[in-house]
Amino acid sequence: MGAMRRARHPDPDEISLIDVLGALNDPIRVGLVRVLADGRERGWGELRVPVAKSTLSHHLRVLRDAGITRTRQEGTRCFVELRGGDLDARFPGLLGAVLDAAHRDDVGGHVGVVDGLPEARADRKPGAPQIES
Amino acid sequence: MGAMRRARHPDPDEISLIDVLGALNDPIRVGLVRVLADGRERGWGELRVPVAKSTLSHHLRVLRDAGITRTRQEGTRCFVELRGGDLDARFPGLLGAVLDAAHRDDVGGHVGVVDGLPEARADRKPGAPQIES
DNA sequence: TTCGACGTTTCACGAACATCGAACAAGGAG
DNA sequence: CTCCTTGTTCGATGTTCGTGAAACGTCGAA
Repeated sequence: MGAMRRARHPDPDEISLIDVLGALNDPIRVGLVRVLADGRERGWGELRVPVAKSTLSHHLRVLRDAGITRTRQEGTRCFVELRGGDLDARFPGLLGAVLDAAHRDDVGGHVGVVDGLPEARADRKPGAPQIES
Repeated sequence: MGAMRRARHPDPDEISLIDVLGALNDPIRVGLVRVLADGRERGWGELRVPVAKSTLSHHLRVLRDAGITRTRQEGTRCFVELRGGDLDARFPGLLGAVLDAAHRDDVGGHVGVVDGLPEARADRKPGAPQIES
Protein backbone atom coordinates (compact mmCIF):
# COMPACT_ATOMS: atom_id res chain seq x y z
CA MET A 1 0.00 0.00 0.00
CA GLY A 2 1.08 3.60 0.16
CA ALA A 3 2.79 2.20 3.22
CA MET A 4 0.79 4.55 5.41
CA ARG A 5 4.10 6.19 6.08
CA ARG A 6 3.20 9.01 8.40
CA ALA A 7 0.53 7.05 10.19
CA ARG A 8 0.96 7.25 13.92
CA HIS A 9 -1.56 6.93 16.63
CA PRO A 10 -0.98 9.34 19.48
CA ASP A 11 -0.72 7.86 22.95
CA PRO A 12 -3.78 8.42 25.10
CA ASP A 13 -1.93 11.13 27.04
CA GLU A 14 -0.83 12.88 23.91
CA ILE A 15 -4.33 13.48 22.64
CA SER A 16 -4.82 17.22 22.38
CA LEU A 17 -8.12 18.92 23.00
CA ILE A 18 -7.63 21.45 20.26
CA ASP A 19 -6.75 18.72 17.80
CA VAL A 20 -9.86 16.77 18.74
CA LEU A 21 -12.10 19.81 18.41
CA GLY A 22 -10.42 20.65 15.14
CA ALA A 23 -10.95 17.15 13.82
CA LEU A 24 -14.58 17.31 14.82
CA ASN A 25 -15.04 20.67 13.12
CA ASP A 26 -16.29 19.12 9.89
CA PRO A 27 -19.64 17.50 9.10
CA ILE A 28 -18.07 14.60 7.25
CA ARG A 29 -15.76 13.67 10.07
CA VAL A 30 -18.57 14.00 12.59
CA GLY A 31 -20.57 11.68 10.37
CA LEU A 32 -17.74 9.18 10.35
CA VAL A 33 -17.56 9.28 14.12
CA ARG A 34 -21.29 8.76 14.31
CA VAL A 35 -21.02 5.71 12.10
CA LEU A 36 -18.29 4.30 14.31
CA ALA A 37 -20.09 5.18 17.51
CA ASP A 38 -21.52 1.67 17.92
CA GLY A 39 -18.02 0.43 18.65
CA ARG A 40 -17.88 -1.84 15.63
CA GLU A 41 -14.81 -1.87 13.49
CA ARG A 42 -15.44 -0.94 9.88
CA GLY A 43 -13.48 -1.51 6.74
CA TRP A 44 -13.51 1.68 4.77
CA GLY A 45 -14.84 0.05 1.73
CA GLU A 46 -18.00 -0.10 3.81
CA LEU A 47 -18.09 3.62 4.38
CA ARG A 48 -20.43 5.63 2.23
CA VAL A 49 -19.16 9.17 2.04
CA PRO A 50 -19.94 11.73 -0.71
CA VAL A 51 -16.32 12.66 -1.36
CA ALA A 52 -13.48 11.37 -3.48
CA LYS A 53 -11.36 8.48 -2.31
CA SER A 54 -8.38 10.68 -1.57
CA THR A 55 -10.50 13.07 0.44
CA LEU A 56 -11.87 10.24 2.54
CA SER A 57 -8.33 9.07 3.13
CA HIS A 58 -7.46 12.57 4.24
CA HIS A 59 -10.37 12.79 6.68
CA LEU A 60 -9.56 9.42 8.17
CA ARG A 61 -6.01 10.55 8.64
CA VAL A 62 -7.11 13.67 10.46
CA LEU A 63 -9.24 11.58 12.78
CA ARG A 64 -6.41 9.16 13.38
CA ASP A 65 -3.82 11.85 13.99
CA ALA A 66 -6.14 13.50 16.48
CA GLY A 67 -6.41 10.24 18.39
CA ILE A 68 -10.10 9.79 17.71
CA THR A 69 -9.84 6.58 15.71
CA ARG A 70 -7.53 3.63 15.45
CA THR A 71 -6.54 2.18 12.10
CA ARG A 72 -5.57 -1.38 11.39
CA GLN A 73 -4.29 -2.87 8.19
CA GLU A 74 -5.05 -6.38 7.00
CA GLY A 75 -3.55 -7.24 3.67
CA THR A 76 -4.66 -4.53 1.32
CA ARG A 77 -7.67 -3.52 3.34
CA CYS A 78 -7.88 -1.07 6.23
CA PHE A 79 -10.22 -0.92 9.16
CA VAL A 80 -11.21 1.90 11.47
CA GLU A 81 -12.43 1.85 14.97
CA LEU A 82 -13.38 4.55 17.42
CA ARG A 83 -11.02 5.01 20.34
CA GLY A 84 -13.96 5.58 22.62
CA GLY A 85 -12.24 4.34 25.73
CA ASP A 86 -9.08 6.36 25.34
CA LEU A 87 -11.04 9.43 24.45
CA ASP A 88 -13.42 9.14 27.35
CA ALA A 89 -10.60 8.48 29.78
CA ARG A 90 -8.87 11.64 28.72
CA PHE A 91 -11.83 13.93 28.13
CA PRO A 92 -14.76 12.46 30.06
CA GLY A 93 -18.11 13.12 28.47
CA LEU A 94 -16.77 15.03 25.50
CA LEU A 95 -17.36 12.40 22.86
CA GLY A 96 -20.77 11.54 24.23
CA ALA A 97 -21.86 15.16 24.29
CA VAL A 98 -20.73 15.70 20.72
CA LEU A 99 -22.44 12.54 19.55
CA ASP A 100 -25.68 13.52 21.26
CA ALA A 101 -25.54 16.95 19.71
CA ALA A 102 -24.71 15.57 16.28
CA HIS A 103 -27.62 13.17 16.52
CA ARG A 104 -30.03 15.93 17.41
CA ASP A 105 -29.10 18.11 14.47
CA ASP A 106 -28.34 15.20 12.17
CA VAL A 107 -24.87 16.55 11.56
CA GLY A 108 -23.01 14.27 9.20
CA GLY A 109 -26.15 12.39 8.36
CA HIS A 110 -25.03 11.97 4.76
CA VAL A 111 -22.35 9.57 5.94
CA GLY A 112 -23.26 5.94 6.27
CA VAL A 113 -22.25 2.36 5.70
CA VAL A 114 -23.25 -0.05 2.97
CA ASP A 115 -26.81 -1.21 3.36
CA GLY A 116 -27.70 -4.84 3.81
CA LEU A 117 -24.84 -7.03 5.03
CA PRO A 118 -25.62 -6.90 8.73
CA GLU A 119 -22.30 -8.56 9.58
CA ALA A 120 -19.89 -7.18 7.04
CA ARG A 121 -16.73 -7.15 9.08
CA ALA A 122 -13.27 -8.62 9.22
CA ASP A 123 -14.37 -11.88 10.74
CA ARG A 124 -15.08 -13.56 7.44
CA LYS A 125 -12.20 -14.56 5.28
CA PRO A 126 -13.32 -17.15 2.70
CA GLY A 127 -16.67 -18.79 2.12
CA ALA A 128 -19.47 -17.05 0.24
CA PRO A 129 -17.98 -14.44 -2.15
CA GLN A 130 -20.24 -11.77 -0.67
CA ILE A 131 -22.21 -10.14 -3.45
CA GLU A 132 -21.79 -6.36 -3.42
CA SER A 133 -25.39 -5.23 -3.18
CA MET B 1 -18.74 53.04 18.47
CA GLY B 2 -18.27 51.07 15.33
CA ALA B 3 -21.97 50.56 15.90
CA MET B 4 -21.40 46.82 16.05
CA ARG B 5 -23.36 46.66 12.86
CA ARG B 6 -23.31 43.00 11.99
CA ALA B 7 -23.70 41.91 15.58
CA ARG B 8 -26.49 39.42 16.02
CA HIS B 9 -26.97 36.76 18.60
CA PRO B 10 -28.40 33.54 17.23
CA ASP B 11 -31.53 32.20 18.87
CA PRO B 12 -30.96 29.22 21.12
CA ASP B 13 -32.41 26.90 18.46
CA GLU B 14 -30.22 28.35 15.76
CA ILE B 15 -26.99 27.47 17.50
CA SER B 16 -25.09 25.09 15.23
CA LEU B 17 -22.88 22.33 16.54
CA ILE B 18 -20.30 22.77 13.82
CA ASP B 19 -20.16 26.50 14.47
CA VAL B 20 -19.66 25.89 18.18
CA LEU B 21 -16.92 23.36 17.61
CA GLY B 22 -15.35 25.69 15.08
CA ALA B 23 -15.43 28.59 17.50
CA LEU B 24 -13.85 26.41 20.17
CA ASN B 25 -11.10 25.30 17.81
CA ASP B 26 -8.69 27.97 18.97
CA PRO B 27 -6.74 28.22 22.21
CA ILE B 28 -7.49 31.89 22.67
CA ARG B 29 -11.21 31.46 22.34
CA VAL B 30 -11.15 28.48 24.66
CA GLY B 31 -9.26 30.65 27.11
CA LEU B 32 -11.91 33.33 26.85
CA VAL B 33 -14.63 30.78 27.52
CA ARG B 34 -12.69 29.54 30.53
CA VAL B 35 -12.47 33.05 31.91
CA LEU B 36 -16.20 33.49 31.48
CA ALA B 37 -17.02 30.08 32.89
CA ASP B 38 -17.77 31.45 36.34
CA GLY B 39 -20.86 33.10 34.94
CA ARG B 40 -19.71 36.62 35.68
CA GLU B 41 -20.08 39.28 33.08
CA ARG B 42 -16.81 40.88 32.04
CA GLY B 43 -16.01 44.13 30.32
CA TRP B 44 -13.38 43.42 27.74
CA GLY B 45 -11.06 45.97 29.10
CA GLU B 46 -10.69 43.42 31.87
CA LEU B 47 -9.63 40.68 29.52
CA ARG B 48 -5.93 39.99 29.28
CA VAL B 49 -5.23 38.41 25.91
CA PRO B 50 -1.89 38.38 24.10
CA VAL B 51 -3.25 39.66 20.79
CA ALA B 52 -4.01 42.99 19.20
CA LYS B 53 -7.21 44.87 19.91
CA SER B 54 -8.68 44.08 16.54
CA THR B 55 -7.88 40.42 16.89
CA LEU B 56 -9.62 40.24 20.24
CA SER B 57 -12.61 41.94 18.69
CA HIS B 58 -12.59 39.30 15.99
CA HIS B 59 -12.44 36.39 18.44
CA LEU B 60 -15.26 37.81 20.52
CA ARG B 61 -17.32 38.16 17.39
CA VAL B 62 -16.73 34.54 16.45
CA LEU B 63 -17.84 33.44 19.89
CA ARG B 64 -20.91 35.66 19.72
CA ASP B 65 -21.87 34.55 16.23
CA ALA B 66 -21.58 30.93 17.29
CA GLY B 67 -24.00 31.60 20.15
CA ILE B 68 -21.46 30.93 22.86
CA THR B 69 -21.44 34.39 24.37
CA ARG B 70 -23.78 37.33 24.73
CA THR B 71 -22.60 40.88 24.24
CA ARG B 72 -24.01 43.98 25.81
CA GLN B 73 -23.12 47.58 25.18
CA GLU B 74 -23.11 50.29 27.77
CA GLY B 75 -22.00 53.66 26.57
CA THR B 76 -18.68 53.14 24.93
CA ARG B 77 -17.89 49.96 26.78
CA CYS B 78 -18.88 46.38 25.98
CA PHE B 79 -19.46 43.39 28.21
CA VAL B 80 -19.43 39.69 27.54
CA GLU B 81 -21.15 36.85 29.24
CA LEU B 82 -21.25 33.14 28.65
CA ARG B 83 -24.57 31.78 27.37
CA GLY B 84 -24.14 28.75 29.57
CA GLY B 85 -27.84 28.08 29.93
CA ASP B 86 -28.71 28.30 26.26
CA LEU B 87 -25.73 26.20 25.33
CA ASP B 88 -26.43 23.52 27.85
CA ALA B 89 -30.07 23.35 26.92
CA ARG B 90 -29.19 22.76 23.33
CA PHE B 91 -26.11 20.58 23.69
CA PRO B 92 -26.24 19.09 27.19
CA GLY B 93 -22.86 18.45 28.69
CA LEU B 94 -20.86 19.78 25.78
CA LEU B 95 -19.67 22.99 27.34
CA GLY B 96 -18.90 21.29 30.63
CA ALA B 97 -16.88 18.56 28.96
CA VAL B 98 -14.89 21.06 26.95
CA LEU B 99 -14.23 23.19 30.01
CA ASP B 100 -13.09 20.19 32.01
CA ALA B 101 -10.79 19.12 29.23
CA ALA B 102 -9.43 22.63 28.77
CA HIS B 103 -8.74 22.89 32.46
CA ARG B 104 -6.85 19.59 32.50
CA ASP B 105 -4.53 20.58 29.69
CA ASP B 106 -4.50 24.25 30.58
CA VAL B 107 -5.65 25.15 27.09
CA GLY B 108 -6.00 28.89 26.78
CA GLY B 109 -4.18 29.42 30.04
CA HIS B 110 -2.52 32.54 28.69
CA VAL B 111 -5.87 34.28 28.75
CA GLY B 112 -6.92 35.95 31.95
CA VAL B 113 -8.51 38.95 33.58
CA VAL B 114 -6.92 41.93 35.29
CA ASP B 115 -5.49 41.01 38.66
CA GLY B 116 -6.62 42.64 41.83
CA LEU B 117 -10.05 44.28 41.62
CA PRO B 118 -12.15 41.39 42.91
CA GLU B 119 -15.37 43.17 41.98
CA ALA B 120 -14.59 44.97 38.75
CA ARG B 121 -17.91 44.81 36.99
CA ALA B 122 -20.64 46.92 35.52
CA ASP B 123 -22.37 47.57 38.81
CA ARG B 124 -20.31 50.64 39.57
CA LYS B 125 -21.11 53.83 37.72
CA PRO B 126 -19.72 56.77 39.69
CA GLY B 127 -18.00 56.89 43.05
CA ALA B 128 -14.35 55.96 43.39
CA PRO B 129 -12.58 56.49 40.03
CA GLN B 130 -11.09 53.01 40.22
CA ILE B 131 -7.35 53.26 39.90
CA GLU B 132 -6.05 51.15 37.01
CA SER B 133 -3.41 49.13 38.86
C1' DT C 1 3.45 -12.13 -14.81
C1' DT C 2 -0.46 -9.39 -15.65
C1' DC C 3 -4.54 -7.47 -14.04
C1' DG C 4 -7.66 -5.34 -10.86
C1' DA C 5 -9.02 -3.66 -6.24
C1' DC C 6 -7.70 -0.80 -2.51
C1' DG C 7 -5.63 2.84 -0.14
C1' DT C 8 -1.87 6.53 0.19
C1' DT C 9 0.68 10.44 -1.34
C1' DT C 10 1.61 14.45 -4.09
C1' DC C 11 0.21 18.49 -6.26
C1' DA C 12 -2.61 22.35 -7.16
C1' DC C 13 -6.37 25.43 -6.22
C1' DG C 14 -9.81 28.16 -3.88
C1' DA C 15 -11.85 29.19 0.47
C1' DA C 16 -11.51 30.17 5.19
C1' DC C 17 -8.86 31.77 8.97
C1' DA C 18 -5.62 34.33 12.40
C1' DT C 19 -3.15 38.25 12.78
C1' DC C 20 -1.86 43.04 12.74
C1' DG C 21 -1.90 48.05 11.83
C1' DA C 22 -4.43 51.90 10.36
C1' DA C 23 -8.55 54.36 9.79
C1' DC C 24 -12.88 55.18 11.65
C1' DA C 25 -17.03 55.99 14.83
C1' DA C 26 -19.21 57.00 19.22
C1' DG C 27 -19.22 58.45 24.07
C1' DG C 28 -17.32 60.62 28.11
C1' DA C 29 -14.34 64.06 30.39
C1' DG C 30 -11.98 68.31 30.40
C1' DC D 1 -15.53 72.62 21.51
C1' DT D 2 -11.24 69.37 21.82
C1' DC D 3 -8.98 65.25 23.48
C1' DC D 4 -9.04 60.49 25.04
C1' DT D 5 -10.76 56.01 25.48
C1' DT D 6 -13.05 52.05 23.54
C1' DG D 7 -14.30 49.04 20.16
C1' DT D 8 -15.34 48.10 15.07
C1' DT D 9 -14.08 47.74 10.26
C1' DC D 10 -10.99 47.44 6.48
C1' DG D 11 -7.16 45.94 3.80
C1' DA D 12 -3.03 43.00 3.64
C1' DT D 13 -0.44 38.97 4.66
C1' DG D 14 0.67 34.40 5.60
C1' DT D 15 -1.21 30.05 7.06
C1' DT D 16 -4.30 26.23 7.30
C1' DC D 17 -7.93 23.52 5.38
C1' DG D 18 -11.08 20.77 2.15
C1' DT D 19 -11.15 19.04 -2.25
C1' DG D 20 -10.20 16.22 -6.36
C1' DA D 21 -7.19 14.32 -10.07
C1' DA D 22 -3.37 11.71 -11.05
C1' DA D 23 0.47 8.75 -9.93
C1' DC D 24 2.07 5.32 -7.01
C1' DG D 25 2.54 1.08 -3.87
C1' DT D 26 0.70 -3.21 -2.27
C1' DC D 27 -1.79 -7.22 -2.18
C1' DG D 28 -4.52 -11.10 -4.12
C1' DA D 29 -6.34 -13.52 -8.02
C1' DA D 30 -6.24 -15.25 -12.71
